[in-house]
Amino acid sequence: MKRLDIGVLSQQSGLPPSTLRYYEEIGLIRSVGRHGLRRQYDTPTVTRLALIGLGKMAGFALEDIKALFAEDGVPQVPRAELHLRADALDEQIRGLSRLRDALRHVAECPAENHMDCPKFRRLMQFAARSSGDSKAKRAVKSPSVSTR
Amino acid sequence: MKRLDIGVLSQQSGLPPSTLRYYEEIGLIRSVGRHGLRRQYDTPTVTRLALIGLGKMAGFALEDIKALFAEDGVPQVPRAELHLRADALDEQIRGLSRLRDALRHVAECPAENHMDCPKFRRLMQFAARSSGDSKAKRAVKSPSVSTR
DNA sequence: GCTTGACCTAAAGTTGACTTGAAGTGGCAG
DNA sequence: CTGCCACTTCAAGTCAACTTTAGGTCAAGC
Repeated sequence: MKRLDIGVLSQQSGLPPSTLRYYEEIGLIRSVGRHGLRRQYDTPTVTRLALIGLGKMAGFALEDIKALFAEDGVPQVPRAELHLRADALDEQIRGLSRLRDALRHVAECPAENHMDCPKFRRLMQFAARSSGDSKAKRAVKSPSVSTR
Repeated sequence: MKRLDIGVLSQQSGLPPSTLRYYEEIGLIRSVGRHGLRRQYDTPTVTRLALIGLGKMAGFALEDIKALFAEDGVPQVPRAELHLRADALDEQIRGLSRLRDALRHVAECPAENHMDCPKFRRLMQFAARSSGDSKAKRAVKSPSVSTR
């Protein structure tokens, strides 16, 4: 089986080697050997990292992701909880859709103050409904658009 | 206009007072006065907090959110960037949808090892496509489902 | 055979987003 | 008028997720 050494994996995944080492340290990925000192990974690790990326996007902590996508394919997590997570994702997707609409609206709407615009107020009405719940934990990456 | 003191706002928003004070400190919300020592907020702040919650879900940093939903309705951020952000959100929503599908699938699929299941592999194929890009920054809250 | 450059380890540092602790204040119920 | 208790400030602490630093290693190309 083909092996990628850490530099190549870094290229393919877009993650710096330090992150890959970190992920390995916390048991999120595993190397299959060394070439000299260099860690080597197998090709499924690329997929695994993509998966981890998605999990992060969804706001899962790395620990949670570790549990969700266990070493082998066998899920460590009971069906019921997976469904809960999926439902939570649906919730989140709805929220994000509203936020997206709000953003688009703000970009277009000519009203002086957005709170004066009935359309915007309606968007925010819904927003308010949806996000008054769920306990906070930690934060994901920003959508790479950041101007800083 | 009706005023909520911090305890009430905390109740309504689901955020602890310490967080509200913190948000005020960094200029994300504003109090309209005091009742004795107690901070008082106006009712739109509830909406504002909902909005902030959505922004966080989307992976925006508090600083970014501050810029996006400026004090008054006037957007600090140029139209073009708002559209970029909205597009990024669309991207993210697509990713999350795939993750949700994958989760649901994992919860249902009877295959021993998920990588053996063609349906799952297809889902992951797409996943791999979508999340190999975009530079990471920071992490959001987890969907409140966390078992810890 | 020597240099080079990308890797290695271990430990410490950074950042964002809060939370906690200690010491104090003030409105209101009894 | 006296407590109580939820608030106050300010500083320090915590936590996740990395990144950086310092000092070392080694396969490959010249």
